[in-house]
Amino acid sequence: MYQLDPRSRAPLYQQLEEKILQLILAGALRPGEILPSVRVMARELGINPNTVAKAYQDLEKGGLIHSVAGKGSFVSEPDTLHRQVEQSVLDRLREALQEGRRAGVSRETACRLLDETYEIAPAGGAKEGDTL
Amino acid sequence: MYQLDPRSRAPLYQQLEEKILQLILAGALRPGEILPSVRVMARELGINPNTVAKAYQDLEKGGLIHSVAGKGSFVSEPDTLHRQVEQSVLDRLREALQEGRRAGVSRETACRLLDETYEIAPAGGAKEGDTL
DNA sequence: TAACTGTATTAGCTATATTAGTACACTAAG
DNA sequence: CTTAGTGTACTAATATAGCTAATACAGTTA
Repeated sequence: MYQLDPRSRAPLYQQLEEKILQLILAGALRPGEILPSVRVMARELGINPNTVAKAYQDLEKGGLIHSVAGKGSFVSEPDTLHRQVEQSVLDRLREALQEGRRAGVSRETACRLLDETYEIAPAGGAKEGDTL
Repeated sequence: MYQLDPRSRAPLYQQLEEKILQLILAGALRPGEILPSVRVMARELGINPNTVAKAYQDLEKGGLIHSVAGKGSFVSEPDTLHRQVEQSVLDRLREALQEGRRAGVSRETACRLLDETYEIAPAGGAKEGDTL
């Protein structure tokens, strides 16, 4: 189920993060489900448990999973997932808007940009109700 | 006029970039004005000419100055400055908007964010006509 | 106690970033 | 054309940061 690409430029822990993220998005890993322990996962991948732990810690910072010492690592609930993702995206958007305003971008220009974003491709890939 | 901080964590070329940027923003370096040559600047700072060259090249990528082999490096005209800055900011804003849309941020939410940015502090620091 | 969980600390290796040495190419003036 | 200035490209040495692993520690469950 889990396998990494040794000849990839990306570091191992990053590849693993991407793998798990995709599994969560695809629904193969369901909210509340427990992940393989860092040692089991490490043995399966042929890498060091610490490398797996780093991937888990990064995912935890992103709010996609949460870990408890002695128990294991679990996929977060959908509410938490969605809130986390939207929150981080909103923060970045707010920051970009404020920086633009400081740099002299007029409100009209910003509005036009927003219109372009939401009109040029009205029925894009992600829908409103999507978990992510 | 130019002096770097040896005990700073930031690399020399970055410190120099910041220094020159500040001088341009403050008006101490005027558009069209020629900068010290990489060798003169390097001697004044006690560093290698290539390090100065790297700083100049970075500033050129940002559109703040332009260099010509055999002639020298010159501060860009205000129009170019403003266009460059606004362009980079707009790129970031567009990217943030598109990412937000992909993540499920509704048009209404984005509009509300825009309103907050331009209404909560209507008479902020930077004005429309500012060079930067 | 025993066998599992995640975490912290440390060290070695690798890759990247930073700086410098040197040679090249272009411009202007004599 | 020569000369003295300019920025640039290439290479190498060094410093810094990133990645992975080895090991020890701490919490949980039966």
